[in-house]
Formats: sequence, structure tokens, C-alpha cells
Amino acid sequence: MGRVKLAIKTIETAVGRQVTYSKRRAGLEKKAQELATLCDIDLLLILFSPAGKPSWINGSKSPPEEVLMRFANLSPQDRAKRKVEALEQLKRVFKKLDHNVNVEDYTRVPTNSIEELHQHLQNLQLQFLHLQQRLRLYETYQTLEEANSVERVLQKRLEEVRSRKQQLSNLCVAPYNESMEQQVLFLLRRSMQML
Amino acid sequence: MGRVKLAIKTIETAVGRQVTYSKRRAGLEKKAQELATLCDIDLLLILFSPAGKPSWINGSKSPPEEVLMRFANLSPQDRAKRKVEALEQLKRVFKKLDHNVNVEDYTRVPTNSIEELHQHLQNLQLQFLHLQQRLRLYETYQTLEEANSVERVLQKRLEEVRSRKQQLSNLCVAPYNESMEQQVLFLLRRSMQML
DNA sequence: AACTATTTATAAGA
DNA sequence: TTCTTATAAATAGTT
Repeated sequence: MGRVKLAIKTIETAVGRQVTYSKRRAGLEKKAQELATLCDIDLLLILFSPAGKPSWINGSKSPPEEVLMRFANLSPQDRAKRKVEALEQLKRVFKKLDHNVNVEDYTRVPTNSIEELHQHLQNLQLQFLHLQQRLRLYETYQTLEEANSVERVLQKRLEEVRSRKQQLSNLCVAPYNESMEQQVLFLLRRSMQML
Repeated sequence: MGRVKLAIKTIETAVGRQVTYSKRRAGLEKKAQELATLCDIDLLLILFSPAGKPSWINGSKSPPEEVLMRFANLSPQDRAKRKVEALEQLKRVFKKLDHNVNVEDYTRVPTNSIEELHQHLQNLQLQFLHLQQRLRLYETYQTLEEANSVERVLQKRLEEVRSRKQQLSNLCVAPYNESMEQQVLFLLRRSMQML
């Protein structure tokens, strides 16, 4: 759709790639947004520019985390249809987000080398920022859209807790300590066993 | 690009949504593929049809898992950047309070003395534990009693969000389907009128 | 699934 | 990066 018909193959020059990226990204993201709105669907589009700069678009129905959750939750059959390999890496992706893992590691302070301290500090910072992000799911919103997202999350959790309460009062025991990440990990483990 | 210009809002009928989804999905996926090829970039597009059927396409450069990995590896700062950029001005206008600890304070690492590193670490650990505790309010319970407590917290937060939503939607009779940037511009104009 | 009148995206150039 | 414009491409409503 331009002065000439462009062959679809990698553009030779870096400048050309960047220019085309800028133009087409705008169009693609617009269309993604439109589709999500028109059809009221979950959608997530992740892009990395030729320079490595990330950008992403999600339908207003669910935030990126929820779409990823749905994606991770696909049955092996669904995934096999698209020839997707084992979920090893995906598991790692979500494991990274699980703040409950290795908590002990972050309450002990190594005293030896500056090297170690730095490593420790970096890890802790990472975990810290993940916690913050997670808390945002429940607490932070600036726009109506974000408020809706928070509302959905809270509503969902409330339903979970209530249904779980039933079980707790009936069965009397069963420890329960479930975060979204843990649910994802569980689902991933299960799907891997099923492979 | 059709007989008439279509307003970008959720299509009323389920059949209409499915038809439009089919047509536009093809176009969107084609364009996504083209962009990935032309610019040799990482790309991941995840879609769920109105009926819930998943589909996804990725650039040939990296498989979905790797793109997800890159996405998950983004620093929370990067991930929040778009929002932050867009909402920075709004924050000032509406003087929204933020539960979150000042990120900058915890992403700067002193490089000199072990003393300083220890101090920094301790500080961060303290904040970390606070965040964990806070998150536990929403997520963790082992007993019926704790479940009740979590339920109360969630219920209360939900009420807050809902009442806040009222205010937001009153303030924001903004173009519901438009991009966040447009919403922000709208709100800014609106608030300047209010000043 | 096809068709086609229109709208929309965009390649090249400035 | 931004804009302009000729042209290619996508698609809404229809068959």
C-alpha cells in the first residue's frame, strides 16, 4: 500500500528497517487495538524494535498478565497444534515472577565480598520490584480502565477465597497459599507431565 | 476499508463479532508476520477468539517462549514506562497518592564500601518484608480464620475501587475506545478547564 | 466463500 | 521525525 509493492523480506539497511518499523508498528498496533475492541477479546501484542526497544498492546478486556496466564494455561494439545515445544522456558519465565520462591535467600546477608553483596543486592532488588508490581494488581490504578482491571482481580480473588472457605470449613484442613504465579507454576507442571 | 466506515466499538451481535474477528485476524496476523520479516524483529501476537479459541504468531527470529522471556525480563521500570510516561502529568494534576515506595531509592546501588552496601541491603530488606506482609493481606491464608480476614480485606478494597470508579467515570466521560494517549490528552484538557 | 465499493495503510519523497 | 501523496491492501456490507 504504497508507491510500489514491497517484497516481504528483510530490509537490507538498518535505517530502512527502522523507518519501516516505525510506520508499520503504528498501523499494526492500531489494528490490534481495533480488533480487541470490536470483538471484545483478549489480545496481547509484544514487539521489540530493531533497536531492541519493547512495546506492547493488550485488549482492554484483560491486562497482559492475564492474557499470558491464559496462554500458559493452554492444554498441551492446543499447543501441539501449533508445534510449540516443551514449556521449559515458559516455566522459567513465570518462576522468575514468583516472589515466594527463595524468600530465605533474601533475608540473609552475606558479609564477605563486595562482589557477593552486589549480587545479593541485585537479586533482592529484582524480587522487590516484582513484589511491587504484584501489589499494583490489587492497589494501584489511575484510570477507569485500570480501576476495572483491579476490580476484576479483586472480584476474582474474592470468589476464590469464598469458595475456598467453603472447603476449609467442610474439610477442616488443607493449607492454602496460592498466588497467581503458583497457580501458573502448577498448571505448567501439570501440562509438562501430560506431555 | 469497507463499504462504510465502521465505528470502533464492540460489535453488538455475537455473529458479527465472530465474522469481523475472522476477517481482521487474518489481516492482523499477516501484517504482524510481515513486520517481523521486514524488520527482522522479535514479535509475539496472542489472540483469543470470541469463542475462546487461541491463536498466536511469532516472528521467525525467536519462538514464543523466547519473546515471552524477553518480555518477562524487562525491568518493571520498562514495563511500567508506557503507563508512567502517559500518566506522569495526570498524577500531578490529580495528586494521586501512591502506595508504592519510591523506586529510585531502591535501584541505585552504592558501589564503594561494604558498610554502605550493608546499610542499603538492610534498608531494602525491611521494605521487602513490608511488601510481603502487605501482599499476604490479599493472598495468603492457611486457616478458616485467616481466610475470613483475607475476605474482609478484599471486600473492603473492592468497595473502595468501585466507589473510586464512580469518581473516575464521572470525571472521565472520555472517548471510551480511544488510546490511552488520547484519554490522557482529553483528561488533561478537561482538568485545565477545571483549574 | 466471493465480490466490490470504499476506506485505510503505507512507500517513497520532501 | 513528520507530512504529503500516489498507490497498494484490507475490509464492511452484500451475494
